[in-house]
Amino acid sequence: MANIQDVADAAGVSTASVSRFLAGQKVRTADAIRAAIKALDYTPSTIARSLKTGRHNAIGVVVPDITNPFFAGLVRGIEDQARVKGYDVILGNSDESPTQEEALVQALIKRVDGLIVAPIIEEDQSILSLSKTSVPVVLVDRSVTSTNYDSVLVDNIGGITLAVDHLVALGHTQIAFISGPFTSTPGRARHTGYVIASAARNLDHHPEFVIEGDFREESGDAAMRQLWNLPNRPTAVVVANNLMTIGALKALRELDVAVPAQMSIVGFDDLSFAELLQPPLTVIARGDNDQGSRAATLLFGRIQGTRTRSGEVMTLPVQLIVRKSTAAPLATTSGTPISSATTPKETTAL
Amino acid sequence: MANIQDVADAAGVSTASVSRFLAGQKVRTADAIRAAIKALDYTPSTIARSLKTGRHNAIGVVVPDITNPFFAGLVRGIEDQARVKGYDVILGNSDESPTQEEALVQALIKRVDGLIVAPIIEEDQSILSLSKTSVPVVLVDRSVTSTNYDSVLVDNIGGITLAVDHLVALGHTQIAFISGPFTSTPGRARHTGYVIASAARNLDHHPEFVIEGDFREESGDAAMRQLWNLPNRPTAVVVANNLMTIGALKALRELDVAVPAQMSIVGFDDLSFAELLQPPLTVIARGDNDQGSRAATLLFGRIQGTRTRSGEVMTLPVQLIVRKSTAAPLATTSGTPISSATTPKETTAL
DNA sequence: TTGAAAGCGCTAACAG
DNA sequence: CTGTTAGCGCTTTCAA
Repeated sequence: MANIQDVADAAGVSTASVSRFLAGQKVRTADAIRAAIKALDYTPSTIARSLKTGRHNAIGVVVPDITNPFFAGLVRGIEDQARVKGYDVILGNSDESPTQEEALVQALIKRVDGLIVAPIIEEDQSILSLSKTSVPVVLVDRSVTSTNYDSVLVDNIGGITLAVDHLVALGHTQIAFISGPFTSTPGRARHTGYVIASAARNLDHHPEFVIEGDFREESGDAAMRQLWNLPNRPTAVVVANNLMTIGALKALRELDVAVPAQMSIVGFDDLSFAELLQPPLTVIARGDNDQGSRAATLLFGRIQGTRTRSGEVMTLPVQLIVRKSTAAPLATTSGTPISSATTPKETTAL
Repeated sequence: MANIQDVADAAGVSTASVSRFLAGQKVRTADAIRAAIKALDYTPSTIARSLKTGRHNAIGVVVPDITNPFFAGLVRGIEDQARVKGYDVILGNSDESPTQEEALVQALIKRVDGLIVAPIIEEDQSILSLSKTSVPVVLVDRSVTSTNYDSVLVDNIGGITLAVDHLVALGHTQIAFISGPFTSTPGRARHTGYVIASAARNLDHHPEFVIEGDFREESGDAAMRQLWNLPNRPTAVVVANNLMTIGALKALRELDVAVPAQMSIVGFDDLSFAELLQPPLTVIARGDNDQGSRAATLLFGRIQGTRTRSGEVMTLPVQLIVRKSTAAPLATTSGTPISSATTPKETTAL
């Protein structure tokens, strides 16, 4: 591979001139340099450039799992912005593990100009320690217990409130909640939304109606089974993310329970195929791609020095999309006192 | 940030010793160096290291769209392998555009040790030109017209044959095919599979039964409508990828056609939620994650010099998963001659 | 085993 | 506008 010296020699100029030419500055010998570059098929070494300038032209993105459609959309939004700015994106999957996240962040921090991460837990040491470095960081979807970070979140509480209100309007009073980990922002915030909305609607408090999952499909499945096996089971459930919703739906199907007749369900995060599900899924939707591009915009603002102070937090709106997985509860299901329903026939016969 | 010189000074040794210590070689002053590193919180600059060694510890991955669940799974498989080997992965979305792919490849080639790409078209200039560089490349899912590349593909022809045979066994004779672009490997190969399998089963040849889509959801939707509007419409359709299948399903729903009663459908590529669709989708499945990790393994074999010759092509098996979107055709639908169906009433009245 | 020193390819003063 | 030159931080001969 030809280097800048070769080009300089071929063009009969100094390396400095070639460098200037490359930077778009005016040079008298532009034509000769251009010719030499073409003749030698020269492309500058990004590595050498980075070593000299300290810039990498790359950003890092750390998400729990690219396989989750939400994060795929998010990453796509980021990627598109990055390409426009001429930056590469280095992807890392933390797999919902703080340890793995820490390792990724430590590895990436040395080869990127900025980092976008969806931190697993709010007490995230690896993220918190990032404030000591000079690399700009923006948090997305999830936050940490510090106000110093730029972050783009969604209105979790408002979203869950929308879901609960919708269910209440339908006549439900027994509403369960399959939560994400309380240690994460969306886990905690959505649960808070459930608690607040339930209280606002004067729903009875059933501690057994909230089950803490881990945002993965299997935990949604398990939680749904647990809910269904309750002696006093709920008539509706709101699920804190897309993967757990799929798990819950699978459980419901295997359990042979009719949705929404026997159980209404609303999920968090829309899916491209939500309307094709059986039944079409009622969801709280947000723009994944949009959330990604906003995060990227925030990050590039800091990288390019347009914005010097961090700590800006954007909270994006969400929207309830009503489809067919929610309906009024069966008349018999809940209103009736438990005692009468469970009293043996013999007793009434006396 | 402390550099190697600082550490050397603090430990009272030369930079060479620190470098050797870092490389895991035996050094007398190991303890002092270790202490200095810890005291200064030193981490070596990957950039400087790269400039010196020519290695980047990163691989590039170029796929059409990370938002497609198949590619998300593929990338995940690659990522996991890469992390184990200590490599970062730089992601690029070509968006089914050869131009964009070319730009990505050109940009990545300079900062990675190897490249995994799913080329948009088989006559791919940007990929073909890669053979001149020294960077190892492995092709995945899609190939190019050259035998010199390592590639991991799937048994496209076998998969489509499985689908057609399944449909024929059910009693279908009017089977349509929504294809991907003929310029791409899976587009061409799956179409070939359709042609071969149809011929083997002595199915009538209906040129209007194959529609060339672009692998995206919208084109599946459009193709399905086109098929449905045919005067002599098919009773079953096989769709060449997951996104187009979703599109076709949406069209069918809007058209109010009952699946599988009025139209049987089998998709290529399984989806985590395929069984939750209405109806649960019959598909040709393959291991996306597995395909990714195999590609990664092939690539690292070349990067680390274990394998010196390229040109190895792996063809992974596929599997038919029968669910509920396929059934026997309605008795009336096809057997009847077209003439009788389309002949105006007036004519018969004469 | 160790240190001195060269140099990977580039950019950015600096001096002209 | 141009060339000379000094590094960016590291690895790796080469000699000791």
